Amino acid sequence: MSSTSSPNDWFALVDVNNFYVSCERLFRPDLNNVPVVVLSNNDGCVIARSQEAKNLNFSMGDIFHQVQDKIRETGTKVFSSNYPLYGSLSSRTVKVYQQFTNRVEVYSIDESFLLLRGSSDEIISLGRDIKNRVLRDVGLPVCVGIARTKTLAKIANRIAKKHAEHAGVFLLEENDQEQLKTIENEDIWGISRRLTPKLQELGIYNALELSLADPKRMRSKFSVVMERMIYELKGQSCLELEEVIPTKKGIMVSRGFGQGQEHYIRVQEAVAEYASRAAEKMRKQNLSVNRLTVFLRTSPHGKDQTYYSNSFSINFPEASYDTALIIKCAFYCLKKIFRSGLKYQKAGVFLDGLVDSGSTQQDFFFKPVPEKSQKLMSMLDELNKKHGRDTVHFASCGVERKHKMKQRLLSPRYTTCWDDRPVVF
DNA sequence: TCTGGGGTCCTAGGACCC
DNA sequence: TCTGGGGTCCTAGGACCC
Repeated sequence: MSSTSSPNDWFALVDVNNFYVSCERLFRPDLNNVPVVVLSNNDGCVIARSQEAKNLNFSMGDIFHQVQDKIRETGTKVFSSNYPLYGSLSSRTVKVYQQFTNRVEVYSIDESFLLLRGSSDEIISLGRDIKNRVLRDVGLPVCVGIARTKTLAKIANRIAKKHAEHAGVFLLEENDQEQLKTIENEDIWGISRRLTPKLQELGIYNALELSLADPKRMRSKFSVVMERMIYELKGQSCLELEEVIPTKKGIMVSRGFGQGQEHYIRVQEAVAEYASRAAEKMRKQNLSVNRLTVFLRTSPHGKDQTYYSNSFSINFPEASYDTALIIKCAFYCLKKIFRSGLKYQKAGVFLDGLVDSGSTQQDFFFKPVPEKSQKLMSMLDELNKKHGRDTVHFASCGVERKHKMKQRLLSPRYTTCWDDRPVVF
């Protein structure tokens, strides 16, 4: 059950404070001490906030156009999200963690679990070293939470971040009842708003009370996930460090349209683009697809029309990685679910049943992937890699791209594009 | 002007088999 | 014709994560 069997083994959760905002500030020191927010992909809502913006009561998910007045009045700076920048800074932080331990799990773009070994005093000091080194070498502020299990390390990180007296590094002992009592249900990793009231019905209001619940009984009431969570809160590790990135089980590309789209041809262009992006992502991992789903929906918030949402899937007779075929199948699915007279707000393509391209199972009528198609796909990927995404694309993806996302407030790609690199005078 | 874009795991239930 | 237990596989949907 336990991957931290040694009493000297600890999980550390390191995460970057206000990650997207900190990335924007890195190249714009004038934004320090100024409220800053970063918007979602479509400039739809707020997804990251600086401390100053939090103090002004900007919330996650605030609708951009609804808070625009407040943004103006308070002098808050706004950015569209800039994933190439965040991705490149994220890998720099991971390189720093790897200087301290080779047991690193990259959990998300701004969080990593590290497995560290030592006495609690040594580990706290190591945590401080990590924090200082990331600040020095990458320029980003992090907090470090340390404990016996991943779930407790998450809580420790929260405490480190919330209480300034810990200076960003906190080690949580599993029997620290005083601290566990301060953590409400919905702030426990794995429990969100929907489970919270169900726990309250059982008289459980915080992490301490949950840690004292009977795991087996809770498993029958909820699921094995809840059982594991309780063991983790008790200090018995059930969730191991996942160092090897598992191969993807599905690849999704979906996006809201900048504006509602009524015309079939516009939606079709979007679907072609998503299908070809998905195929590209898939080839990068040397995978082939067996099943494809297209989904489509109108705005769930539209007042002038009823909500429509539908999807259609098809199975391939044999696994493929050919963009042309994948687009063709996506169009077939789209035709099945497209209803005219509606204003669509979002569509997506999902590739499923992924298998290694080297070992695809071939059926009785197996025809090897034509060499021509293989060559074409490699050339396509190579050109787009070398000269930038979309240098070459299928005509069906369209030229005007009316469905394109809004990204009006994008910062430069400081770290991934030569033309955008910062200039020092 | 009008609410992100990805993912994972688990469970229940149906279909089918012996 | 009916009954039953037990097993597997698949899919849809829920809940959660960032």
